[in-house]
Amino acid sequence: MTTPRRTRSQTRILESLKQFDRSVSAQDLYAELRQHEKSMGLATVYRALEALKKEGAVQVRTLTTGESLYSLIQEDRHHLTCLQCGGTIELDCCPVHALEKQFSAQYQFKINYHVLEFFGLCQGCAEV
Amino acid sequence: MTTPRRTRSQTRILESLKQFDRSVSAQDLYAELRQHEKSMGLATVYRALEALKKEGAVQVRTLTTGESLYSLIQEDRHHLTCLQCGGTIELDCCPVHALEKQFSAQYQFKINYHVLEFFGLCQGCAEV
DNA sequence: TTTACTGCAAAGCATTTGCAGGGCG
DNA sequence: CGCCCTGCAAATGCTTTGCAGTAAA
Repeated sequence: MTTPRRTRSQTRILESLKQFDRSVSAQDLYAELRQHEKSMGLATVYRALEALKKEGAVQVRTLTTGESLYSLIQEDRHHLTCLQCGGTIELDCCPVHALEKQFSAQYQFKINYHVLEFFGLCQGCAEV
Repeated sequence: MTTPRRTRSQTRILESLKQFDRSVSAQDLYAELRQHEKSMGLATVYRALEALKKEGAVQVRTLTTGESLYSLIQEDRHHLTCLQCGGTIELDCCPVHALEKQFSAQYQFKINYHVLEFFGLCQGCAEV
């Protein structure tokens, strides 16, 4: 098991992530932390997030724009994303969570989290 | 319903995608097409893929590196991705497909495809 | 003192956009 | 003739890396 030996930056990132109730980008975190007395370099934000991700404390979903959104590993939040306007609808259930254990054993793989996204057209964009 | 009025580029992209039995990046497609008599600009590749995506002929999954992989909408291929080494294991089943209809009706959303990915550590990387 | 973390600025990469030339109806 | 497609090159934006200063052990 990996030891959660955290740097000061990692701790601050985790605390900041707790404040948000949504996934946020590294840039968002940087902007947020910048408002406090002790700021933090953008590179440090990225390095801390990378470490936390591998450690299993943080999960990532990458948008089709290439931007990555980070959040604490805790909930199963999944979305319907419109390919036209980019809008998202959040689902309130997860049909996959129960399968993690099965795959974990079957493939000898330590699963930290999963990402499930549906893509298509929202009602408004489909009408056009 | 959107009309599948395709440009020459879009047709060539679709034909090229059929050749691959895996998801490929826009850069991959560009390199592949470049080997033929009539090449195609990189920007055109991106524009064609964007159009095909919205039209519902092509699906995308974006890696945590920011690179996007494209493929025809046809199969339910999902992966276990290692956060350490980046390796992937392909799953041969999909527990979500059946739910698309339900969500489609429930949220008034035309679902073209979905992306399901599991992240964690593979056996080798977990041992370290 | 030795090691690891941090910040800044520069570099890297995939993707997007502006614009002029070209093909097709 | 006019419109859309195309290609090239420049620009954009997120992320990573090099390096020197700094804090921690």
